[in-house]
Amino acid sequence: MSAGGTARERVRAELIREITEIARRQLATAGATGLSLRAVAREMGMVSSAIYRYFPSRDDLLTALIIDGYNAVGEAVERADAQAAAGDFGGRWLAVCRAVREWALTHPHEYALLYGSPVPGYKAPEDTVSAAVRDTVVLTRIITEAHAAGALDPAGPCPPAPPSLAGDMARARTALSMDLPGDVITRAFTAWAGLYGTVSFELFGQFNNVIEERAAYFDHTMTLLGRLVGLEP
Amino acid sequence: MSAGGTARERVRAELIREITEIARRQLATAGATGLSLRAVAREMGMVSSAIYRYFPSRDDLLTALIIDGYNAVGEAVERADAQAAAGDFGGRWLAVCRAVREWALTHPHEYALLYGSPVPGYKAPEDTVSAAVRDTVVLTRIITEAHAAGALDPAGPCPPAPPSLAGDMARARTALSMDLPGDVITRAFTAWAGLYGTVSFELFGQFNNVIEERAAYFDHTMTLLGRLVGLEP
DNA sequence: GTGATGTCAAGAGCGGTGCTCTCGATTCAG
DNA sequence: CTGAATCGAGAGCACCGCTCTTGACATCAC
Repeated sequence: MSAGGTARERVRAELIREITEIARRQLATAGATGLSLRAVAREMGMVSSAIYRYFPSRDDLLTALIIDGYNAVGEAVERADAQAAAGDFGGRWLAVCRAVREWALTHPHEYALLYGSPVPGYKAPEDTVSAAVRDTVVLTRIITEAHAAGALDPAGPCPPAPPSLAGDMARARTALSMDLPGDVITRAFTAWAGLYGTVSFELFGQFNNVIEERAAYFDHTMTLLGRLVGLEP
Repeated sequence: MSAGGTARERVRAELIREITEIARRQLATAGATGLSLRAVAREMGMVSSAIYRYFPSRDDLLTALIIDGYNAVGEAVERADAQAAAGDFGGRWLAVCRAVREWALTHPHEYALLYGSPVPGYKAPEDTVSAAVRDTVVLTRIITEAHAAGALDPAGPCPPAPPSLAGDMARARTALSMDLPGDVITRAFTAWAGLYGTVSFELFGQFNNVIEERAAYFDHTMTLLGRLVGLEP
């Protein structure tokens, strides 16, 4: 779609791309709160009101950044999974976890925009959800394939999921098209929350003065969580 | 310290208390970003510049709110632990987890202030750390007592912590005065991050359209994480 | 080619923010 | 009782998101 449309449409698309790029850079220095349309306009040599021709409001610009962010982390996760040996399910899990952490460390403010405190007054439109699940799709695919290959060996006896969760499990099964027993799904969710909880703790400062060997600790924790699901390291 | 000092000092202390209370209320409606000194002053029938007599900057007011928040969640955790049967370590763990979730659900914006995205441009002073560890002190005490009582039975064989983490483990051992093997400490950290990761996911919207039975799911996940450490349900 | 149409940058303006400074009034300590 | 410290009030600075209007420009149909 590079040379599509009239000249006006092309320059418009290019300007939108440039605006989001500058906004992303400002996100990295001032945070989501400090994102300022006026500042973006100033950096582009534009007058502030002109920005509103391209993004009707600050929230629309935020939405564009959020969708871009989800797609970026989703792409990183997909790439990491594709590069690992298909049969090494534990290795794929760890590779995906590392990809999430890596992306978060290199794009801390974008990560905070996606997984941190919700931006006050901002309501995420429906457009964001389809991009938001790209990483979980990869995660569930790994576990589903491991389960199908009989390589899933949960450590020790664990309490079964309560029956009240059956509805949620069924919905997740169809939404992510995974053929897994409920107990495995809840463990996968636990590992999923543990992954992002660990990344958030590291990024948001909870590990300060506590854990210094961040990479080694992360690998170890993710291995523990993988074992919880039944993935061999 | 209620009737201490001169009349001026007493009215000053009362005003500071009132400012933080109003600020906390505004935090609950507008978020940390929307916290406005002018709005606080307006609600107090004061002129905006007068606030600066009591809090030299917006960051100082934020610091006060953060310290209050850490103390509030710490108190809730301590109370929950004290009310559980001392010998039921799994029950104490679950009670503490529930207390954290409960407090987070009733004070979502304060929780976001503590465990969400860092406020841009805000640098937490050293005063906050002593209040910030009250919950982890309780968590480690439960696990330490369970370990001392021989009630810790980690499920299945897990990979040992890599030697590079020995330094971090030693520092944590002395800082939190817990007498635990390194493997147990790393598992406790994993459960700790899993606890807050789950609460953050629920509060920050990642569970929307995914998990509806929040309380049941939370209990189950926390039980799984407790089992990971070796706590029986 | 020319006129209608749509798009654009620019500017002024509104109400809001954190923060600083000054100026009287009040209150406290010596 | 007096000098010093503290206080509320107000004006002001630079910034913010956002709206509205105006005039210039490119595009397209006829």
